[in-house]
Amino acid sequence: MAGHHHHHEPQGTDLVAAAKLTLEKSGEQWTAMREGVFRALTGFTKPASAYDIAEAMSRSEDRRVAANSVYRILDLFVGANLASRVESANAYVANAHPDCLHDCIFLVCDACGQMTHLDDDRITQGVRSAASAAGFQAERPVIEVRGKCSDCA
Amino acid sequence: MAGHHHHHEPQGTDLVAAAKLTLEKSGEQWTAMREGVFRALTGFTKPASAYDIAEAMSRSEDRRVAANSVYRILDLFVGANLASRVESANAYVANAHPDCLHDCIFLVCDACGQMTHLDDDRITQGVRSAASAAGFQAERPVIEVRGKCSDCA
DNA sequence: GGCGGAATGTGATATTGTAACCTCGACCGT
DNA sequence: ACGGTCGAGGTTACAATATCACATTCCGCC
Repeated sequence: MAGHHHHHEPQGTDLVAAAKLTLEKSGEQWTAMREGVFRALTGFTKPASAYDIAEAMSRSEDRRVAANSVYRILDLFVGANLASRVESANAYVANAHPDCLHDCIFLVCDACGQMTHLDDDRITQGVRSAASAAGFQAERPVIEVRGKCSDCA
Repeated sequence: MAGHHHHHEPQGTDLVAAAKLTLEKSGEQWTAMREGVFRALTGFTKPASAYDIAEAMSRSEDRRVAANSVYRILDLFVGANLASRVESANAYVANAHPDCLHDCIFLVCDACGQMTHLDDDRITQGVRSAASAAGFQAERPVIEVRGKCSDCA
């Protein structure tokens, strides 16, 4: 099928290892704090805000973790493709395949907050090339759909 | 050309009149306050936050206008297709063709904040149908591209 | 040891967004 | 005219999200 490709998506520990590798390949350090943020992020079943993550870490590490520090690390993750920001939810999700760079389409349920993602390069390339045809240099496409998931429809 | 169509885009007073008509057709009132918000919104050359609008109105009407009230009206506008929210900028823009319902693609420049929009129904329909094929009931697609406009590239 | 840079901690503050409750005026029925 | 109701907007308070400036810690390196 045009525009599709397949990943075997690392889970749990594998995913952490993959993230570590990816981040180090980009010349950054994989610290305990960064791993903590990444684990916290993957621990959520829906997009998590920086404050959600700070709270989760504060609980699990039994010390105060400031949202502030979480933001720094999330920005780093987004830059390194380890995570994505879901603009319409002011929240973040871990990227399931950090080593594979492509745009995602996020489907966010207004009822339950659950999110799924689609990989459809035919569409995302269409967006990029439409932008480019308009003389715009696309850097970060934001393609999200708000609506109702199959469970909540 | 597939997926394209043309508008004559109302400007200035025409646009206000068109907005008034559209809102009234949807069963809502066109009040002085609402007109004020709409005019303020169209007065910006880039997406404006609710606070920007509140400030602009406070100045132009020489009285305090609370962001609060602006939000209420912006929500109404978005629901009535008079305006759109630009999620990646936490801001709003007036819709140039309130009477014509379709999804827009926003191109937002990270450097200067200027925004342009594309109408490409081929792409937006693609997004909707991809969501639908995934069992998701699309209600509000958010299709934006962050990057550099031709002036700033 | 001491220097320098990266990472994180800390507190303050800015910005964005909501909730609760009140007032006012338009409209309606009596 | 009187009272009732309702929508719009005002007002205050507050919650959630995001950024800034500066202090501290840790580590590699000279």
